[in-house]
Amino acid sequence: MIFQKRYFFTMYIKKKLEEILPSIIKDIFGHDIDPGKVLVQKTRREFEGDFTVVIFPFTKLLGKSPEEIGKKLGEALIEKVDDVESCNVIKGFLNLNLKAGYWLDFFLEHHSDVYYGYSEPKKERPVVVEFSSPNTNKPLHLGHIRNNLLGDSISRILEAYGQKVKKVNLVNDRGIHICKSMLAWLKWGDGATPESAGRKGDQLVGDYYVLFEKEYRNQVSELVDAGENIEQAEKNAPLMLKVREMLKKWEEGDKETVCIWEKMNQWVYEGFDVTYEKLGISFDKIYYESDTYLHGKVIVKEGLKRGVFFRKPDGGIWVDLSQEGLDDKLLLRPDETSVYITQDLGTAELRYNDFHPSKMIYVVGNEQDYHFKVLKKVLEKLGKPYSDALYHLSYGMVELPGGRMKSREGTVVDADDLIDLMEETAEKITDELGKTGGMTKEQKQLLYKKVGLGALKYFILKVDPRKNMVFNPDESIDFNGHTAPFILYTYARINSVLRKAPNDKLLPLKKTIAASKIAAKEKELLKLLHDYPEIVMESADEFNPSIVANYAYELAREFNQFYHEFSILNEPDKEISGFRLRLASFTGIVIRSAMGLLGIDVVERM
RNA sequence: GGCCCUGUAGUUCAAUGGAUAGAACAAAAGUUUCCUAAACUUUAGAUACAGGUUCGAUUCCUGUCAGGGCUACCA
Repeated sequence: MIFQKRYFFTMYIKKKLEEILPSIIKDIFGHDIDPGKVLVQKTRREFEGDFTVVIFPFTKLLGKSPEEIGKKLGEALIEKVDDVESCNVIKGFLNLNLKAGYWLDFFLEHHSDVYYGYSEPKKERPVVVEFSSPNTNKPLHLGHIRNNLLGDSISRILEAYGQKVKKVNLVNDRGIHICKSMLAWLKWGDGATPESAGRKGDQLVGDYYVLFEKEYRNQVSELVDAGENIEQAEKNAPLMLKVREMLKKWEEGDKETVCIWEKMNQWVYEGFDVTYEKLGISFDKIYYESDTYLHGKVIVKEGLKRGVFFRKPDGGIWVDLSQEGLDDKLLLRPDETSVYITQDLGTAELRYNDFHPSKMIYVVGNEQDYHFKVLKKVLEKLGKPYSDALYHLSYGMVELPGGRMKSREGTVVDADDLIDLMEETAEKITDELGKTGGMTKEQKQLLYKKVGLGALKYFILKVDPRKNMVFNPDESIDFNGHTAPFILYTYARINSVLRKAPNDKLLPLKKTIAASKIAAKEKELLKLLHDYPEIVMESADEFNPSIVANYAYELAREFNQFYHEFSILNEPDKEISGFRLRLASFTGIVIRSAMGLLGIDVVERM
């Protein structure tokens, strides 16, 4: 990818104003002001102006009325900053108008740049983004979808921001949960395979996991009925004893056990691949817990030797985190089998050695906040150089209207089913609207896919990652309003206009338009386009795709209003018509770019 | 019990401590001889409660209430 040197107007003018204000205040009022108190923001729509300086923070120190300070600052800015043309003061707000030339220059420089909004590549070490991280005992569900979409989108955003990104997946392919599926398959599976059962591999293995849990629960309640307390019953149920034995055998490398494990995992991977393919998600490297947990054990034992950890009487190895305000935490079981955090210690080190990243981002649900706190502390205690680089990107749960998804109650929304449902809905709505005349069957299929998947991705990504969100399967499948189809439709509309435009209609690339001919609505659109680089930067800084998502919607809405109010091709004034066409095309470029950062493909027609 | 997170229209989401709290869906009413009506325009509707800090609080602090999560030799 070739990047040309880019020049960001947004950052330029805002920075310039923020930087110059303290010295202006010093000149006029003779006071040194804390630069952090200088606040330049976009002027709200209902007021006249482009940028606004908030005056209140200065009033106390300067001992003058906000109006007086605002007026003086405004006059000074007009004099000292070329781009500022005029100003007005309302209450404590100094609204600045930029010269028309500023906006026209911006338009001229960027309107045909498909990399508009991107930053130059930084020369730092790469960022590793871990996401997806499935267990191989269950198919992917709605919660995994949020994880995958966030990880994928954040990777794209960081890349646009100029970071080198390595997307990695850590597959939890071992542990007691996998043994549960294996045991149930051995006991009741009758040799079933995905082929013989006609079932996707991950689904099939998941069936046996569910079966195990069901039988296990039965055994536990039988024991409880027989007088045992719950804790004991859960520990001593025959199925639990068996599955523990199996885990031990697996860690000892028992041939038969490992063989079944390999076979069933293979089925699961084939199933996962189908789902990843549907979602359009890929990885640079896949780690398997079965490869990393041993290294984790080594790290734990080293820590024990160095006295960072300690052994309890029963033989388990623990870390004391009371100094850090946390509890003791088990790192290795008495029987030397590893627990969750054991492998995470190993994985972190292997990953660091592989990439020497400047940051290791873990996209993992907020239910694991405590786990990652502990992980970071343990790495710190061990003196690992990468403990600082570790960053837990904690996201909220996806809930159903009735609360959390519960497999026992059968309310888990399956990823494949949901994707299929979205595509079917897209097909139904598209056909009802009847706009696919002249499209081949393949083109139509692709359209349904893009619209359906786009709607799903957008629905999830438009929400702030940190917050829990509610997904209502009946109502969330919306294709109107604040949705991807709305934005894609806007793009298709722009494309339609561009297709119909005769070549000579386009304003020549290097020609601007008389400022007096630009309507307020057009300027609004231009200002919104002007924001895009800052939006990308913000979402990269905060690891938050919803900023890009909400921006894309706002841009599309603004364009649709403009489109409704003004004619592009039928405008008799050639210069205006040509300008509007360029403006539309610029909007299209930014919509495509922003949606691309969300992992959503645009469509040329819909 | 301890720790953490979240409370914004009927519903789903917005709002770096700044101006009159924005959208969408659902509800009601309109717009098509005109570049795609998956659009556009109206109408009605919200900061859980009580204090505090501040020139200014949805945002920060405290308390109450409500919801969720963690507190596993599950991951």
